[in-house]
Amino acid sequence: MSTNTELAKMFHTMATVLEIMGENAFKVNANSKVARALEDLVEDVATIEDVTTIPGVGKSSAKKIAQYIESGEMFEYQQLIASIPHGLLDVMNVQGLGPKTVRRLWQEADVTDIPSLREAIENGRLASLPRMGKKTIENITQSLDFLATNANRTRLGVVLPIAENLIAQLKVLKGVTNMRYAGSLRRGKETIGDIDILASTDEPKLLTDTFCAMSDVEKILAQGDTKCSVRLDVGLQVDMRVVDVVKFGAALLYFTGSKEHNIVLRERAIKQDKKLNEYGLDPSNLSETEEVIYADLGMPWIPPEVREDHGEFACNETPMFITSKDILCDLHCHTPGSDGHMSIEELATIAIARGFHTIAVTDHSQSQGQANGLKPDRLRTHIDLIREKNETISGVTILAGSEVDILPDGTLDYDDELLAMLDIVVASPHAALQQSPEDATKRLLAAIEHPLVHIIGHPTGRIINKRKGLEPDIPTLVAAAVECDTALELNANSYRLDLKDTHVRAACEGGAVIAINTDAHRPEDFDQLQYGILTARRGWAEPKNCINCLEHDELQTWLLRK
DNA sequence: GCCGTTTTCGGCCCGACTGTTTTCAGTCG
Repeated sequence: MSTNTELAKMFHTMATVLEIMGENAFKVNANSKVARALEDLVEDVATIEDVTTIPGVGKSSAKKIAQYIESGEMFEYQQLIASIPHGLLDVMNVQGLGPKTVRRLWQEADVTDIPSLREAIENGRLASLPRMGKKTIENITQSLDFLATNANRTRLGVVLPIAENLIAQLKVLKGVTNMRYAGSLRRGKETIGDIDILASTDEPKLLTDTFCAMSDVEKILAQGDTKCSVRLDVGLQVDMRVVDVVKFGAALLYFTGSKEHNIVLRERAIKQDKKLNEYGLDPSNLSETEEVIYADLGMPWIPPEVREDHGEFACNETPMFITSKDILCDLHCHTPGSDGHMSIEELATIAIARGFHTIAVTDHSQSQGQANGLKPDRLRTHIDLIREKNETISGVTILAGSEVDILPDGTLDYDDELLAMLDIVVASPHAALQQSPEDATKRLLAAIEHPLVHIIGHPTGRIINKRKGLEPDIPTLVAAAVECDTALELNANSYRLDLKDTHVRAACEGGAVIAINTDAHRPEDFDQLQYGILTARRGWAEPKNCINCLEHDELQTWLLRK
């Protein structure tokens, strides 16, 4: 785990402990804020001279960070975690239990962790506490059962289709005038906690009743006039809010978040003697669209993907981030030459249908035995086949490429003579993904600096919720990528999204170019492009930052420079 | 604990729903 991640976890933990101890809520929040800042920090925090330059990090936190970097320990952290049973941190994850209740459970019912909480429920100790009725205990029990089986946030690629399907079913109901998803889904985060749906309707009861009665609803968590929450059988929570159509914009803004973005917006409103909530911006009484609210606060409309209070408030105009329409080619695709399931003809047909001017065939190299990687002889034959198809198929340029393995020591899986025969070389790490950050940085640097490599494919090799992948020093890679004019891939597959959002931003700000590719093995994989686009937008990427936005001849020129 | 387009001290976002209560605290987003 990187120092940043370790420290972020510690600050999160300190915030939770302080909360349970009943500390000042602002102090709690300050610790959470530091944790968040560290999570999103791309540079190694140890390399930053003055950490108080990071927004949210003040003198006190800086001292703790410095102490940890120097000694590997943090006095205050150790003191805090020693002050409560460690298992209480898990109890805080039970839905419906907050700091006040957890403290009471601990001090009045000897609850110290999840097992002792279950035990206290079973032997009736919990029921003897004041304000612990039958219903509350039933809810805690169900939350415990849920927690035991569903710990992770769900991948964007799973949640988005579910949300679209729900909306398609509910939007056609009588009286519904408006319906959209909001929350972290609209912001395009790589994982989603729950689905937020916002609706306007003349028949609110019909909508909420239908929603709660849908066949994939497993449990109704709350059902009021304007708000209801359910849990789907797949384990996802869906919150629906019904709002007046003339207040839809204010509600959309509010429920899209992030919380941190909203807080800054409300603070701005207060400074201008205004008041912003989910019903509108007073006293101007603006609420119909997000745009008018931002405008009244003296700001341009901010795309949802960057509403994280990470610099978007400095924008003087709406940034023109990349969209799917800007993507003119896919430079990383597979065929049965290795482990793909589309012929070259099929690839070409799909590329033409999507309006691409170019598609690259980049099958795996020889080390990828399990993926039917091409031995040098087979690659030569494969290149001939691709060239032949490129001659006979019109309407799209088909590039002969390879996704060549970056071996653990940074060398490539084919010799230079063979690589030089290719139109495009995507070099990716596939094995030895647990090496040290130092080794990973060296390995990837070698590939970036290789004169025949155009793109570094999925640079960290992470699999969301499954595999951490490499932890190279991103600023170092970005600097080298700029120097060598090598593109860093944002692999659009929703399992990967690698580079991730903060890395994309570091790349773009550092002047490196990115490539957004689907790594398609099957026809439907091309639909994953949308997740890559959302992630790129979260990384503030504009078309000028991305080689997939180059016109045909510009791309050829860029490729031939290597 | 952090921060400053009135502030280095005095603030720090705001409303809905639930459950257990006779008027509201706690949790969530």
